[in-house]
Amino acid sequence: MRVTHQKVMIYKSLLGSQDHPSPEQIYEKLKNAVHGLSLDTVYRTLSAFQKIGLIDLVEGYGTARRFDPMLKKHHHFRCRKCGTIIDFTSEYYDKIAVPKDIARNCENIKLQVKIEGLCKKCLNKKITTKKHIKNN
Amino acid sequence: MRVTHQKVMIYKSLLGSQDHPSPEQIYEKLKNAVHGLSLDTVYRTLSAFQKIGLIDLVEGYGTARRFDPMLKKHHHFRCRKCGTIIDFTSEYYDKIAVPKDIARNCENIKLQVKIEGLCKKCLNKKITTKKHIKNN
DNA sequence: ATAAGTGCAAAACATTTGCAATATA
DNA sequence: TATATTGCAAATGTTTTGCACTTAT
Repeated sequence: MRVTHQKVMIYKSLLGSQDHPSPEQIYEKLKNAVHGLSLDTVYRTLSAFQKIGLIDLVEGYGTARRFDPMLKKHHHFRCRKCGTIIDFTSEYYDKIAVPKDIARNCENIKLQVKIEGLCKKCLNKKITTKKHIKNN
Repeated sequence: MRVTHQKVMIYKSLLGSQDHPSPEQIYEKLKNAVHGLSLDTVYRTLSAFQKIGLIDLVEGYGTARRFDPMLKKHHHFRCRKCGTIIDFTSEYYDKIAVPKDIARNCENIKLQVKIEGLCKKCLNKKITTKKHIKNN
């Protein structure tokens, strides 16, 4: 990956912000400082940073919203590759306490554990691919 | 809230699905069964269901994606009202184990605790509003 | 020099809104 | 009957893409 002026500025802006900015917010912050910066460069750069693990995507993994009719306390496993979200229950996780300083300020608090990794399917696909490469 | 044919069908569709569907997916599943159903009704209905707590929004809380430059293990508090996401660290949370049956199938697993509630600001606003109503 | 990266403009996709018609309570 | 809800169409917002140009390596 080449080190361009745009990439440096975008990364610096990210490091200096505590608010988990959106592409648009980063663009607005930088457009005066980086002459001729375009919004799609911000998109492409963030996407590239995420791919190499320099930043994390926090919200809106896919393009669309997704809904869950399961109201019982439960937790989520999310596949990093295919995006599948699997509900699971866990008595152990249900007992995890909310930190006092957060609980003090809030009402109607919900705590959920989110695990991210590769699901069985995608893991198998990956292994298959490796084998395939070996055989060539 | 009135019980309409569309709402009943959308709710049934949600209950019958394990895949945390998007508005579009629900619309595609139902459009043949529910004559003349429109996508914006699905949007409005899901939004209404969420407002009364009948379903949960799992992904894409805001409209845009949001990124996090913090790569150290940390956890998230998210305000249900203003959408602010606050990072926090916790040695206690960092020790939470991944269930064996999930760990067995996956590599490069990440576990994060997500707490949802009202932040200080929004909680104060809420109290102010109540006072205001009282005074009228 | 050669590709990767950029800016622009347009396309594609996701979500919201105004309004007249419809159906629930 | 009164009004919340709907369908339609148009507006708004978000993300992706093709292409010619630029720039880091």
